[in-house]
Amino acid sequence: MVNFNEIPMFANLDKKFHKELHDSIYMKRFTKNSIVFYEGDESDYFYILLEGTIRLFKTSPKGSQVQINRMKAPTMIGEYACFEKEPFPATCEFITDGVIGLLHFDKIYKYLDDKEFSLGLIKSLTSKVILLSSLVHKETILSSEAKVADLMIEKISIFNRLRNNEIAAILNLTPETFSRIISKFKKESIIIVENNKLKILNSEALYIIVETNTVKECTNCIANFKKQLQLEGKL
Amino acid sequence: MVNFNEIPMFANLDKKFHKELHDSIYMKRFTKNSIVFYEGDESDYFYILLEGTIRLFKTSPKGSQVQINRMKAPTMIGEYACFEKEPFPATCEFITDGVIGLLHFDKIYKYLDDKEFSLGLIKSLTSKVILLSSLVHKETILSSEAKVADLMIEKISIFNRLRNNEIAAILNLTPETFSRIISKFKKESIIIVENNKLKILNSEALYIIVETNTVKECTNCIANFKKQLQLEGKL
DNA sequence: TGGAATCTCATTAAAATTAACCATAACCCT
DNA sequence: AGGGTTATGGTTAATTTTAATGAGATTCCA
Repeated sequence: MVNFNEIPMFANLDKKFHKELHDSIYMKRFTKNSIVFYEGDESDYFYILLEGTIRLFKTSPKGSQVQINRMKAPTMIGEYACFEKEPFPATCEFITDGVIGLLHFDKIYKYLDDKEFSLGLIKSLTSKVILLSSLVHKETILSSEAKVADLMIEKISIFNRLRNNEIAAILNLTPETFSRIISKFKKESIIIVENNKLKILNSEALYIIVETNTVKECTNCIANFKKQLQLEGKL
Repeated sequence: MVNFNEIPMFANLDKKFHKELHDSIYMKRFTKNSIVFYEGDESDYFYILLEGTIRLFKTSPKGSQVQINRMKAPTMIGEYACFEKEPFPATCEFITDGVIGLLHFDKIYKYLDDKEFSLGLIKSLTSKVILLSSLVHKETILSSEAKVADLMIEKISIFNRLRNNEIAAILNLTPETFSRIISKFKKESIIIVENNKLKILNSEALYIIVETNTVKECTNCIANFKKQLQLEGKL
C-alpha cells in the first residue's frame, strides 16, 4: 500500500487524484542486486522508488562502473528521460530488496494542471540538476584525495556505515587508491580510527585539501618530530 | 525590445502576462568576455539570455577551466540555482556581446499558475538534466580520443567554425592533446583536411573509437604498407 | 609603405603526474 | 580454515605540464 503523502511530488497533489493514482500505478517488487532498467533502455513510465535503496551507474567500454548516485525511497527515478523521450543514461540496480511503482507518462501530464504537483516535479528536477552538477564538480575538479576529504567533511557517517569497497565505488575510485589515501591521511594525522570509528583530527587540513586538491607531503612531520624529541627529553 | 514569443519558456505563457513581464524585466547589456556571474555567487534573479552567446565553466584550484557548455540566445541560465537557493555551480562569461534579462524569482513563482509556463520550465530543466548527464558521460566514460571522435560524429561543423583552442576547451582537453589526436586521426586516414574543411573519411572508425575508447594503433598501417609495396611493384 | 617587432595560435617533443591495473600479502571475522 | 576485505608494492597507461618552435597575422613607427 502506497502512502502518497510520503512522496514529496505527490504529497501536495490534490487529494482527489490519490484514489486514481492508486488504481493506475503498477507495483513491482525487486530483490537485492536486481536491475530495474539498463543504460540505453527507453520507457514511457515514471519510476517511483517506494521501498529500498537503488544505485545508478554507467558502464565504460572496459567494463568498469561509474556510479552516478544512490537513492533511498521515496524518490522519482529517471523522470527527465521520460519527459524528453530519451534513453536512460545509466543503469538502475537495487542495493537492497525494494519496490518500484510504475506510472504511465500520460497520467503525469494530466496532473500538471495542479500547481503543487508541477512545483513538486520542478523541485524534483532541480534537485537532480544540483546532484548532477555536484557530480560534475567531483569528477572534473576534485582530485582523488580531494574527493575523499570532501566526503569526510560532508558525510563522515558514511565511513562508519559502509565498507571501504562501497565508499570507493561512490567516489569512483579503485579500492586501492582509496585505501592508499586513507593510509596517507592517517600518517598525516588528519584522521584516526578509534574503536572502528573514524575521527577527524584536523578538519582544517581537509578543507585545504578540497580547496587545493593536494595534501602537502607530511604537513605535520616537523611538529611530530619535535614532539618526539620532547618525549625523549632531548629538547 | 524583447519578444517573449521567441523564448520557449515564455512563448506559451498566457499573453496577459507579457505586458507585465516587459515592465518587471531588467535588461543588462554585456560586452564580449565580460562575466555575468561567478561560480559561488547567489541570486534571486532568473537570468534570461536574450542576445549573444555565453559559456559556463568551472575553475579548478590550479586555475584550469572546465567548460560545462556554451549557450546561444534565447535561453534560461541557472534557473535551478535560483529555485534551490543554491550558489551558481559555474561562472558565466559572454563569448560575444549580448544582453541578459533579469527577472525576480517572486514573479516566476506566480507564473507557475499557468500550466504552459510550468511545462516550459519543466522542459527547460529536463534539457539541463540531459545536458549535464551527457557531460558526465563525456567526462567519466569517454577517453580523449573518444571525445574528439564523438564530437566529429555529432557536430562536424564545429571543426570548421571554431579555432582548435576553442574546440579543445569545449572538450576539456589541452590544446596539445587535441592537436595530437587530430594528427593521429589524419595518420590513420580517418579524417582529412581539404581546403581548410575537415572531412571524415572513415566514419565507421569513429564509431568504433567512441564505443571502445581506443584507436587501434595504425589500423590501416598493414593495408597501407601492402599498397605501398604494390605501388613499388614488390608484391 | 615596408619591414621589424610582437602576438596568437598550432604543433611537437620530453618530463612529470595521476591513478588505474596487477599481484600478493595481511587481516578479520564468524 | 577460508572467503571477503583491506593494504601495499611495482608497473603501466593516459593525459597534463612544460618547453621549444614555427607559422601567420597585426601593430607600430620611421
